[in-house]
Amino acid sequence: MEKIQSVKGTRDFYPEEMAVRNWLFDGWQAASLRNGFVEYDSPIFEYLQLYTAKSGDEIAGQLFSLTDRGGRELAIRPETTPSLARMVNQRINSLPRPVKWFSISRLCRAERPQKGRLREFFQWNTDIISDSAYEYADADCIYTAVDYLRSVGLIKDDIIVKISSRAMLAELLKSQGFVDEQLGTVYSLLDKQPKIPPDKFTAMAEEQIPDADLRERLMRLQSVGSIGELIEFAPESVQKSIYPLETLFHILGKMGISDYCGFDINIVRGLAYYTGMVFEIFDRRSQLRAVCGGGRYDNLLAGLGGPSVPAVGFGMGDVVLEILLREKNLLDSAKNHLDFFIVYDDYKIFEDKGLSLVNSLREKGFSTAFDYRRTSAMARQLKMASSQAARFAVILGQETIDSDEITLKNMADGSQKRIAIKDFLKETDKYEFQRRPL
RNA sequence: GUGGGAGUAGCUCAGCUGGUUAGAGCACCAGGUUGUGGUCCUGGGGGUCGCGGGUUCGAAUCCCGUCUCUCACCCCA
Repeated sequence: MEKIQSVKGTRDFYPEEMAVRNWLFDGWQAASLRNGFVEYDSPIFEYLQLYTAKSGDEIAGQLFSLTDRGGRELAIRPETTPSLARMVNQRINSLPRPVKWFSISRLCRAERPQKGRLREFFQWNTDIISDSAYEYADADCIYTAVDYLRSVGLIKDDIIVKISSRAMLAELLKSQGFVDEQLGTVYSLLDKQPKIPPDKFTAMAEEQIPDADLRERLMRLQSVGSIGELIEFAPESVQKSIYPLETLFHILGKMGISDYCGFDINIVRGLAYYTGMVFEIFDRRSQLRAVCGGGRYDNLLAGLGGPSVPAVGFGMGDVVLEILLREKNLLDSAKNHLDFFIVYDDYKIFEDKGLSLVNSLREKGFSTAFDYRRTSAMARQLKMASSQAARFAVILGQETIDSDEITLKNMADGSQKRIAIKDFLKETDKYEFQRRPL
């Protein structure tokens, strides 16, 4: 029998990797909740049409689809937003606004895997559906993403939120003489520019925009590096569409995260459904893909047969994020730990006093383990405690057990003390690493 | 879909101008240690050298095919 390996672009989560994944998810969930989002989930497969309706038939080649026994064309979800739109549409008249929902979902895309990009991955999605396109919602959305990244130790020197606006960009380009049919071409040029060398970009621009004068205007646009410069640069007709962006930056400043944010005209994002503000978050130094991307899509619900309702949201994948956090050595706390390891030199004493202690600690929610072999040397047992990353060893020895005392050893610094079992159990109520209260 | 790189122990890799029984470090198991872990020392288990074919007295090593992984391009929700 041939050995069967895991499928291309998928990952096995051994306990070590699972600890990292759970730690990421915990952080995502905590950030969502403290920013006022509530959690939802959708099925792992949907009708294929849910994805082709908005993105066209080409999308079908990039996702895993199947036909069920009833002849239904289905697809494993490659993203969450269409499902969200479907769910919200179904209850649009009974949901209190704003709808602030988040989800952590497992997604699959039939792509060629490469660095930061797999065929199965997880994505944290948050979406806000409000009554009108308030800049407060845009800001709250960006703030939530930054809030999470900040909470895991990424500082303003590590990451940058690059912000722009589709609506503003369209107005700006038109004011420079571009016509509607050219916008798509220019979007893709702007998107590519930071990723390719200047001479290659020039060649590409010459090919796609034959008019030298237009090309010159596009080059000048790209020198606009801040919202202030943009206001100065843009003609009167565009000012009105800059105003929401200007307001957004003002709000982000008041929320205390302007150090993380900057205007960037090269941010357009690929997906067609964005209508207003768009943003992406990058590591300032590395060549990694965007850690997070999102924006405003005011007609997404309408595209699926619902009402026209303004919405803003973002997605953050686990793959690039993990690479980034690993580069910055910020995954130290994402490890499996044991709270207590009980060590004994005589199994009779362990059975007499130790097993009930195990029960007491576990009842309190502490992870607790011990050696099954009965006759192991204490050195061995402490070795086990170390390899299981126990915070404390509880030593039950003949020297102390007659007076109902144990020796509590802090495995991190080696310090230890004698303490009565009764007092030890009382003391554990104060331990802050107690993670699963009953 | 296009192009580059790589497949040898669980992991990272050495060995490759063909030549004893295929190696190291890490990890794992055990001993050194009958009240104290992480270090150190000793020993052990673990490999059809991705798979198939060819050349040869002899192939991990050379040739052909094939599969897989990986990186980049395309695309990127």
